[in-house]
Amino acid sequence: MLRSGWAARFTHVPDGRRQVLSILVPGDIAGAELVIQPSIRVPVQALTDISYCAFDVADLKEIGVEDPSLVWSFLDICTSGRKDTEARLVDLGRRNAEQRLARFIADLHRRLRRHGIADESSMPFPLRQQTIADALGLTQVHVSRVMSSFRESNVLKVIGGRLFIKDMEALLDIAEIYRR
Amino acid sequence: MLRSGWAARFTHVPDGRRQVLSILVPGDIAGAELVIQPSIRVPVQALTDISYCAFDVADLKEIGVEDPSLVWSFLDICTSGRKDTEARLVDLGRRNAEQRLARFIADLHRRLRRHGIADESSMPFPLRQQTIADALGLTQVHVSRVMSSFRESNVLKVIGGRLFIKDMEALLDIAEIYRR
DNA sequence: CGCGCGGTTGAAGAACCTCAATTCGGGTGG
DNA sequence: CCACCCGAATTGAGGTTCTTCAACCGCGCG
Repeated sequence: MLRSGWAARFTHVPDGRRQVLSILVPGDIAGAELVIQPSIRVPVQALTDISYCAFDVADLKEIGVEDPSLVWSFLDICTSGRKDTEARLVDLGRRNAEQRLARFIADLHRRLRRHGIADESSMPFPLRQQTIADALGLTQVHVSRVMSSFRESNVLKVIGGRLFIKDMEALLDIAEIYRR
Repeated sequence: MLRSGWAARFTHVPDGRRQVLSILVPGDIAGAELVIQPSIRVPVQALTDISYCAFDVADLKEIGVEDPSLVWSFLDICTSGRKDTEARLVDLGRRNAEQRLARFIADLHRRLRRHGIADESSMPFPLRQQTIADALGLTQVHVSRVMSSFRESNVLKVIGGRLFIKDMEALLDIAEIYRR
């Protein structure tokens, strides 16, 4: 479990490009599948300096015997992880670059706020454009262009490793995220 | 759990288009998340006549108390489901239409063979091109074109609701699936 | 026979990519 | 303190992939 810093789970395709499966921020769990299968399926790369805490799978299984509710918690984590992945699948399948980027940023902001790492309209942002591109199924060049368009239309800007949302309304609008 | 026939799990996007999250064939489980959350998150649509068997979640939880290994089985199902979803994410993010379609068909063939529904080089194929398009993040028109190109290059053909793989080597090659 | 659904085909355009040159910014050594 | 350097971001031009729109075909069914 990541305690501080950012990381990315990713896979390679034969031509050498990467697909980032998920960005990990503090509180997120890497390699939950280790609870079931003893092999690491997906490489995890630290994107900043990080600190984390590791668990011994054997211990967890033992605790699971004493307290079955823990296992149900695992199930919960796992299903919500799948839910996130499926949401990303919809993004890659049916949304254009602008929407993908807006949703990506809105999602990160929501998750960071939940942990008190972001404030209402800004957050730390250590991601390279290449990493974002690998997450959204785009090229770094195109991410740059969309970022520029967001900057020019005063939706958001990135300065010195920090992202400022200047027009949350517009961002959520592009992202097609509707609050009630 | 689907016993016979085909189904699809999908979501809508605001503009009315769909994204198919997964195709279900006999042996697959729809709505595994119900074990955790009482609400249905993802609609499931039958694509053919189907038969299935339903489970009572309350019963399952009860059994889970008596036999904790059942809960671990759920975890297994859930992680492998996520693994599949992430594989599709890589397809949509980093592969072109030809590769996506080849991998889609190769995957279906593998799963159907596992259940004895397909033979070595052919399988039932009740899917509309629109459904395939919704699964692969393409348009029906483009699926038609890629299918035609496969037909013309003698990789596969579809006749009367059945798909025939005429050149498995070529199919797996396009799909970048390497057996050893 | 006609109707409707699914698939095919063509032409034109949009979205995104590739290649390549240039700029920016932060860190390092003189 | 400044000049340089390197990785990352920006910008431009041109190309490819996929989409959109629309017409047409084929086939099963009432």
